[in-house]
Amino acid sequence: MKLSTKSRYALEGMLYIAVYGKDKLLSIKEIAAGTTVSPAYMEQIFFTLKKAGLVSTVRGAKGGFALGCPENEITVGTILRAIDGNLVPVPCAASLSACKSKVRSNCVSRNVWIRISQAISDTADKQTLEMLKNQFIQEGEGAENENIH
Amino acid sequence: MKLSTKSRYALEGMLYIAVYGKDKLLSIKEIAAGTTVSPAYMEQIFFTLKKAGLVSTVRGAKGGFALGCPENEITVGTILRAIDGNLVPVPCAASLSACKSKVRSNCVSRNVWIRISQAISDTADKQTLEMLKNQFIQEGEGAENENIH
DNA sequence: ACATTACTAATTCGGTAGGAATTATCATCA
DNA sequence: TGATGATAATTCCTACCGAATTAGTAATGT
Repeated sequence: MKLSTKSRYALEGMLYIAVYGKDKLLSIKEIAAGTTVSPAYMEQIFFTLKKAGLVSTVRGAKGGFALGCPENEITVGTILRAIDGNLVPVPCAASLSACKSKVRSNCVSRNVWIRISQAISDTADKQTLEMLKNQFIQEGEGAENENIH
Repeated sequence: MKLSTKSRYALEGMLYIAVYGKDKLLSIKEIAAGTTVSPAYMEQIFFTLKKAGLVSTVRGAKGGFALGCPENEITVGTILRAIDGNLVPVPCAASLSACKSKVRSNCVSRNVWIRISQAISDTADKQTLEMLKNQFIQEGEGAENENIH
């Protein structure tokens, strides 16, 4: 079971904007610096997020990124799906047409994957950026350069 | 989000044994034929399952495989973990030591991954081979060479 | 400054191949 | 008959390979 780093970075970037980008645009450089991802890579990620409408951009000097929707409407699920396409760990669970199997017992297995997919989606969709932001604030800011868990 | 084919084949193989291997040993050849996976590949997978104690084996001519535990004690989760190591889609969620981040906001993200991992594990551990076998039987056997969903 | 494309190095995945160890079975022969 | 040995069937275990994907950089356009 594996989730791409892109997805992870995307969430971190979005969270960064939610926390620090309330009243100003944030440049890729800032966002990247705040998340220890290389600017070039983060830019690539944000381009995808932009296409999905999850962030809005302003071009040119003093330009930058802001959230594209209210933060209580952006869930972890939408972010992950924007990057990875879907949250389904097994193609055959995504759609009937992806399941070419001629072995009947596979349909039982398929139900297993569907249940798991459902659990993933449910959990991911239940968490909004707003919630995460609040968790972040609540846990106290500062302590930037330490490894806290 | 991606799950390896090995995991999927492992589940299918195990289900096959649960259904058809009640009172006899099944050879890799049979299992592979029943699941449309190449014998060589399936053998590799079952070698791993064997090491994990999920199947028991008899070597030599007339040898073969059987379940290594009662089918109501084998869950989808144990099978997947036996093959893929763990069910955690993000390394940092697996253990504290895997999380090297110095950025505090990552700890909030980390909680997201932990919740998702938990959801996956819960769903996977809730389903036993016995349950799947019953689903298989209940849905009616036969109709082997058709694509049913 | 953002937008977009191209490139690449490394890793992982999916799968194959092959040989060694182990056992059942059956033919052979004293 | 009963021991013996060949052989066929089967698991065990490692090594390997090609293709795809990933993670990330670079360069270029607007």
